[in-house]
Amino acid sequence: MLNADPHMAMPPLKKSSLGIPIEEDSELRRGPWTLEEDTLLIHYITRHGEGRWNMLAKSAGLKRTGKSCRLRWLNYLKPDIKRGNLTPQEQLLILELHSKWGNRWSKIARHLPGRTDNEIKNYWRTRVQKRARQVSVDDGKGFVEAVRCFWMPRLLRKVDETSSFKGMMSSQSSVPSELLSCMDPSLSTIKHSSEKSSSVTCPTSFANISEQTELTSPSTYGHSQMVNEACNSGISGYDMESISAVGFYEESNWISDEMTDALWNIDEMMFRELEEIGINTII
DNA sequence: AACCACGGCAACCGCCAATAT
DNA sequence: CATATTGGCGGTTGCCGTGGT
Repeated sequence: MLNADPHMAMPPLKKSSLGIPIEEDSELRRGPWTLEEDTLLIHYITRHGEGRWNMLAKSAGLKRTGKSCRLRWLNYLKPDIKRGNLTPQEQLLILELHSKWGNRWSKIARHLPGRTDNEIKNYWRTRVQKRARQVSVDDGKGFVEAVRCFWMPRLLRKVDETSSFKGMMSSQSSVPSELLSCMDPSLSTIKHSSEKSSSVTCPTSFANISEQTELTSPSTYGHSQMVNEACNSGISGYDMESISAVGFYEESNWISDEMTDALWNIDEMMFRELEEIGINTII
């Protein structure tokens, strides 16, 4: 445990090569930021801009390291930071991009406007990776395939189902067709399609799961293909900004807070379903 | 009501590359 | 060219809220 009391957090005194405590470092604060510190940082950056973080920290009168200031600004205070749960679309994008790039969080974050690498990393570790450990998929590659062939089609279908449900309950329409077509050109026909894409290469076990649960993979294929194309072309055609999904939520309000919460727990639902159909889990 | 276990997430750490001196 | 500084990244830690007993 680093700090018994984070509000009085002080680092252990650094020592010179002779073992003499360096006095000035003892003034550096650590731990949670206070409102006052946040205000100082925001005001300073508003007036003078970002960069030269060590100098910035001193000039702003903050008893923090430059690194700490930078982190606080980029991960929390910056005006365009989005708070709250990741949307299903964002979750899908993370799954896809991670399957391509691995733990390149900052690279992934660049394609989710308003989301930080830290947030995405936390999502992956607390939500996705936890499931990878629980579902008996030993190697990472197997898990990626599980995500691609089982998890993502479910996520896509749940997006559609849940929005249809909301439509029934509130007389609003289902997921807007424009959004669906942006997200996945084949999703709008998923309920009627029994055709399986030959382009998806799933391990037999997960292909079987899809069959058992009457899932088809065209939607996944369409999504994956889209991401592939986007990646190959510098992804400009497929980030959340370009498909305007985020803005669409805010403007059309087709997805409520409660619904977002429900969707946020989709991985929980899918995990239970995995158990129900006999996939080994460790709990 | 009290205690405990767990999950989420903000913040820190160490390393490395780029840039400045 | 060598060294120092800065910025960026991924991994890890530990506080705190919440739900279960």
